Amino acid sequence: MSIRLPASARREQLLDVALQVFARQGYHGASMNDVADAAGVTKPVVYQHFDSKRDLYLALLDSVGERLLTAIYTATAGATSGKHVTELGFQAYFRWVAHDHDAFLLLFGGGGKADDEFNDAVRKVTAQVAESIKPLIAADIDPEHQRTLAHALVGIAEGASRRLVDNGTDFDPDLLARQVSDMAWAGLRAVSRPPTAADSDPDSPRRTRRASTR
Amino acid sequence: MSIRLPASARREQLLDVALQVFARQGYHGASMNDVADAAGVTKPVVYQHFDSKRDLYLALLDSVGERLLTAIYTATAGATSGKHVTELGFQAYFRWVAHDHDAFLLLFGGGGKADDEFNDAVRKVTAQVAESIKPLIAADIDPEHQRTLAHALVGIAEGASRRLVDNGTDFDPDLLARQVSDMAWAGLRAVSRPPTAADSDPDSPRRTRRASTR
DNA sequence: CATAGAGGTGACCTCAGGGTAATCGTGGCG
DNA sequence: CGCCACGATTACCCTGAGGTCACCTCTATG
Repeated sequence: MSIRLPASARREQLLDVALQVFARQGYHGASMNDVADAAGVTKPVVYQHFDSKRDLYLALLDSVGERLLTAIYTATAGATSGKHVTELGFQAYFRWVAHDHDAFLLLFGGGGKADDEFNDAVRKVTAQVAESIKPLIAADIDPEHQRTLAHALVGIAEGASRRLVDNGTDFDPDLLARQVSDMAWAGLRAVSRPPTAADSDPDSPRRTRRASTR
Repeated sequence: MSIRLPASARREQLLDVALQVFARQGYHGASMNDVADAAGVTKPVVYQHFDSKRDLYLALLDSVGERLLTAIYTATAGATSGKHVTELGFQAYFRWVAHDHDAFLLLFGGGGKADDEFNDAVRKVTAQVAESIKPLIAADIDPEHQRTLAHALVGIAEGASRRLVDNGTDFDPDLLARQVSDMAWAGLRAVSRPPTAADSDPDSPRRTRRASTR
C-alpha cells in the first residue's frame, strides 16, 4: 500500500500528478489508472477526490488558467507605460511557460478533447489575457479591430512558446520577453500612427482604413 | 445500400467527410463509424481505403498542411517587397482559414491526440511557414532570435484566426490580413532598426541586445 | 445471359478504460 | 485495549470503439 495521506494533501498531490500526466499524454492518452499509478495509488482513490475524469480535467484547467492570469496581472500591475506593460506581460507569460511547462502544454498543447466545456475553459483564459492587452492598443481604432490585435498578441506569446516547449530546449524567459515585446510594441505603436514614408510600399498604395472586421 | 462509387472517388469523398467529422468532433470524439455514416457508407468501406484511424488522420493532416503551405507559397511568389510579402502571406493564411474552416480546426483546433507523429505533422507545417517568414526578418540578428520571431508571426495568424473561428462569425480575410500585417510588418521593421526616441521608455532604459535565446 | 470482380454490408471479436461495490488495515481516541 | 473512521485496495462491470471476416449485390463485359 502507498503512504497514507490526509484527504486534502492527497487531493493536491493528485492535481499535481494529473497535470503532469495529462500534459504528457493528453486527455485521452492518459487513463485514470495512469493518474493513479503516477500518484502511487489506485484508481478508486482518484474517484474519492474527483467525480469523473472530466471533473479532474476541468479542475486542472481552472487552476492552471488561474495561475497564468494572476501571474500576468500581478506582473503588469506596477507598470508605468504601455511599453513597460507589454514587456512585463510577455515576461510573466514566458516565465510561466518556463516554470510551469506542463501547464502550458495542458492549456495549449493540443492534447485536449474537442469538447465545448473544455474549449470554453481555455478560451476564457486567452480571452481574459487579450482583454488585459486591449488597453495597450490605440483607442482610436475599431473595437473589433482592437480585439483582433489583442488576440494576435496572445498568439505571439503562444507561438513563440510552443516552438520552445516542443523543442524541449530550456530558454531564458526574460530574454525572450525582450525580443518579442520589442517587436510587439513596435507593431502596436504603428497601428495608431499614420504610416511614415519608410513604412510605405510603392507596390501597394495606402488604402483607407475601414472600420469593422465583419 | 449507398450509391456505388469508383474507389478513387470514394477515397476522396472519405477524406472530405473525415475532415469535417474530425474537425468538429476531434480525433477521439469521432469514431470510424461516424466517418462512415457521414459518408453514407459502412465501416469496412473506410478500412478498404485506409489501414487504420491513424492512417486516415495522418493522410488528412498531410493533405491539409499541404494546402496551407501551397496557398502561402503561391500567394507570396509574386510579392515585390517585404511588406508586400507579409500582407500577401497573411492574406493567404486568412483566406485559407475562411475558406477551409475545418482544415484550420484540424491542424490547430486542439482536438488532436497527444501523439508524437501527429504533433510532428502539425509542427512541420508551422515550422515551414515560419521558415518562409524568416527572410522577412532583419538578417543582422541572431538566427535563434529570428526563428523566435518567425514563430511569433505564425502565432499571430493563429491567434487572430482562432478567435474568429471559435466565435463562429464570418470574417473578411483580406481586411483581417491588412489589419494584422500592418502591425506585424511594423514590428518586424522595428527589430532591425535602432530604436527611435519615440519608442524608448523612460522607465526601462535601453539594454544591450544579447545574441542568443538559449 | 452468364460471370468475374469491384464495391459494399451485417455481425462479430477484442480490449481498453471509465466507473463502482465490497472489503481491508491502521492509526488515533476514549 | 478495543474500536471507529478514514484512507486505500481488490476485483469487478460494462460500454464504446477499433478492426476483421464472410458474405452479398450490382454492373460491366464478352
